[in-house]
Amino acid sequence: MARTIGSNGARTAEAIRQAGVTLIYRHGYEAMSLRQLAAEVGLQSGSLYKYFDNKQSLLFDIVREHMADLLAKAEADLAGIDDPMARLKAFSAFHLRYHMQRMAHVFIANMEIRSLDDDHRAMVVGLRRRYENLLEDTLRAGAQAGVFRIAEPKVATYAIISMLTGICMWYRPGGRLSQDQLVDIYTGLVVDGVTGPQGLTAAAERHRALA
Amino acid sequence: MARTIGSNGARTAEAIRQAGVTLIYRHGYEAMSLRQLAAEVGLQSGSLYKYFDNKQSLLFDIVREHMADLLAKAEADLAGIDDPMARLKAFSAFHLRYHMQRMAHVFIANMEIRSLDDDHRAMVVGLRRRYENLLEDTLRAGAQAGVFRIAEPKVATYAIISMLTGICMWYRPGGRLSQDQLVDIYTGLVVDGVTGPQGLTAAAERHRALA
DNA sequence: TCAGGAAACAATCAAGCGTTCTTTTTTATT
DNA sequence: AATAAAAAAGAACGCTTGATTGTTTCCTGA
Repeated sequence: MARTIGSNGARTAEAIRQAGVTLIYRHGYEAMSLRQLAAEVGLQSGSLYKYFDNKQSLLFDIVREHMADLLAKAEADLAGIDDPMARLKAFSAFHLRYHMQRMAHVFIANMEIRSLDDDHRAMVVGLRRRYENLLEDTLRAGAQAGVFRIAEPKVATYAIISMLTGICMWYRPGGRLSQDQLVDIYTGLVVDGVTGPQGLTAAAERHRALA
Repeated sequence: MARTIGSNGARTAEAIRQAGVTLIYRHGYEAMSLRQLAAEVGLQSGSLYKYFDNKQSLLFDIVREHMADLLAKAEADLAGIDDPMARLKAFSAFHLRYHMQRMAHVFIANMEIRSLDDDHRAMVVGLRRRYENLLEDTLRAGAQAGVFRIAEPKVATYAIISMLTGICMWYRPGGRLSQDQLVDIYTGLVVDGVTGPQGLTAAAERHRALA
């Protein structure tokens, strides 16, 4: 046999992509063999090369597409929100929801960066930097307005993102807490962490009074 | 040639362990070949089997020893500290310092858990759970005393540990900020996050008044 | 001093890897 | 109905991998 009945290029390409995400998530990129991937899709390993140039480019496609999607959706979600506190909450909520819904993609993008060769890695890191800047800029703006008290916006950015991203280390759908509840809890931790023990500072009170 | 001059079993074993940590940190467990490891130590690949049963047990040894060390040192550090706030700060400081000093070990223990087979993984996860409980118990005690305002101690535990552990994703020795400064910044975020916007609650005030 | 154990080499194995190439079958176009 | 293009099979490739074995050399303690 050769071409199987009902076969379709676009459908197969999507199946390969999905199976790739699942297998890399479960076993890691290095540990996933192309024969394993092919079997998952119902193909011979050689046939995969109609859909990507090599194993590396499959990983890159998956990671880059995910990062681009994450960045685009975040920018769309924050568009039009100017108030730093509102932006912070929106970012936190978006990040959490996205990570709960696409755990496998997120996990791969975070874990397998080192498996990318230099050029590809640089591209992905660039996208990640742009994403982080969405938060960092918000933190700086809030600090300047006196709404946040943050000694080191860069450090706070890394800290917050690490905390939020950590949710996909343990979250499982159907658990005791709903996604909404988790968003509330995490966002509360974030907001309290950046507003400090006294809540709004004097500068923020002034800023408020003017508004 | 066979046995090289000045060779010593204990020294070689330690060299293998160290090289293993370095290579797994850099390339990942699956991507590290035993020939690569042997070359790093100055051995033939076959000689490695005098020091471990197989590749898997090398990884397990590294991870388990790290987790046991982390847990023991943390327990020692917190021993004698009863006040929840003091314990929280001590835990945070310990965790950060440990992670800044042994980034490679930490990274491996977090990333390569999935490369362990089921029994080994279960053992490591058990140790991790015990470590997490150090923090969770502290959070619960503090919440009960009214010093912390925490809706979900379990979630807060995961969130805090993720945030703190995240430091080894970007920290590099010799950077702009010293370890002490970073400990201050991160611990501040943690403390503010668990005390809430109003600082101490009414219950905490009562608790304080009694002391 | 000289045996016995420790340490390492050297060669080898089967299995699996990513990849390429050719062939066959199905689908779409005219 | 004829033909071209698309989709996949299947065989083969050179290599590397983790693992094993037998042998040689060195070290050390009685």
